[in-house]
Amino acid sequence: MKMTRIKRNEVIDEALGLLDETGLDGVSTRRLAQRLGVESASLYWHFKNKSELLNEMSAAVLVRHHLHSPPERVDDWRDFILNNARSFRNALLAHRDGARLHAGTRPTASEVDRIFAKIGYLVRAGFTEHEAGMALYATSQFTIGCVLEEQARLSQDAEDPEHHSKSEKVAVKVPRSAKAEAEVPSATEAFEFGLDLLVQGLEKRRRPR
Amino acid sequence: MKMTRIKRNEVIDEALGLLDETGLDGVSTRRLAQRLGVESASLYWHFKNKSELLNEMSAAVLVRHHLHSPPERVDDWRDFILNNARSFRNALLAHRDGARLHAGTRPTASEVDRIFAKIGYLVRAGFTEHEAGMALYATSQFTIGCVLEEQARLSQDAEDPEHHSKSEKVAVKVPRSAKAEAEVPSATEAFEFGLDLLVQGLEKRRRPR
DNA sequence: AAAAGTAATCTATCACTGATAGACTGTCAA
DNA sequence: TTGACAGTCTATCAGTGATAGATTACTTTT
Repeated sequence: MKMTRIKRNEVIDEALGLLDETGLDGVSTRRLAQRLGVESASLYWHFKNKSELLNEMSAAVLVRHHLHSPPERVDDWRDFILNNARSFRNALLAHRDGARLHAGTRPTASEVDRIFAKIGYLVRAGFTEHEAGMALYATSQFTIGCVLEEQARLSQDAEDPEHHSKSEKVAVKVPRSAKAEAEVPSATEAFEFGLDLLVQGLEKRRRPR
Repeated sequence: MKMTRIKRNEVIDEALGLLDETGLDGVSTRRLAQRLGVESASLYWHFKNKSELLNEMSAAVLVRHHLHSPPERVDDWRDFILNNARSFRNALLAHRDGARLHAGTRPTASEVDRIFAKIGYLVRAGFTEHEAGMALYATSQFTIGCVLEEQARLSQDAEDPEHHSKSEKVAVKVPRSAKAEAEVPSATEAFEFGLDLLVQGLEKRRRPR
């Protein structure tokens, strides 16, 4: 009898695959185990509980899609903020329910290190440490909020493929004016709009040295 | 034999009480039914499923804590944005896991109406319809992101009362400078900071009529 | 007052979840 | 050959959302 043996990494990869196919609520230890050719109890040798697995999935996503580092030139701080947030957003969008997966997760040690590096850069660019930390925090929370909403809409539309005219939350907030019927804002557009507001606000705070 | 009879409103109230005591994950149909002196199956006569109950809970919270309406004076648009976001935040904070409860919920019809009223006000204050909708969307998503994070920290600290020096996500992002040890930003401060950025950004966009 | 109808609860059960204890199976080192 | 141990298995637990169908209690009609 050949028992299939699994490695931590394989489990995480397979779990992300399952996530894409079934959504976060479909990621059960049993289904995951079945995909790996193993019994669900075996997973608990590798992970102390399910939440540890989810944490590692989330960390893996960030490490693969959000490796953004500060540039050299200090004048590029606006682009840095923008691209950092976009990269983060893309990471959350890389997998189904990525935002929900990420939310309520603690930053790993290496993530914290990367954050400190970014704070250092922004300080060099003319912000106080306080402002730098707050700026990163604000853009992060805004991004998570946006993607959470975007993916929630996707999930609900998937399981309820009817009311496509009603209740498209972003769209419904902007009533179609007589002429601009086509001007229904996409999630990306909404994200970029808010991001722009944040950067504009930061601009005013900055005291170039 | 006297069967206890329940009304929709009572169920929602009791569910919010249970939410505060046990957190969102503790809100099960069985526990809720027990509190009401009823069997869990009875809940399904009043609500088609659990998610309908959660939706109504969320709507009830908003209707009780977030009745914010636009002011008359058009010059007060900054205060309106600020206070609207603060009111929304307080609503989410009014119950344990309030942000998680709200996230992934569709706006009710009357909520949509209120949003339109707010858009109208901002248009009078000098924004395009597009800008007004986007501004409300951005502040909302930012607020949800903030409170989600804040309450996640609260929950985790509650069940894991140890590492109070390590991993306080907000605090850890701002390294204590030699002198200002006391300057650990609160969740409220971080929220107000981001909110200020958004309003500053809006200021630049506005074209007063 | 009796009967019929309907609103709301109950009992019983289903398929599924995360998790744990303890028996088993391999693999590698002494 | 014999241990040791890493890793999987079987079996089971308590808890979950949900549904079908019997039962109760109240309201309306006869």
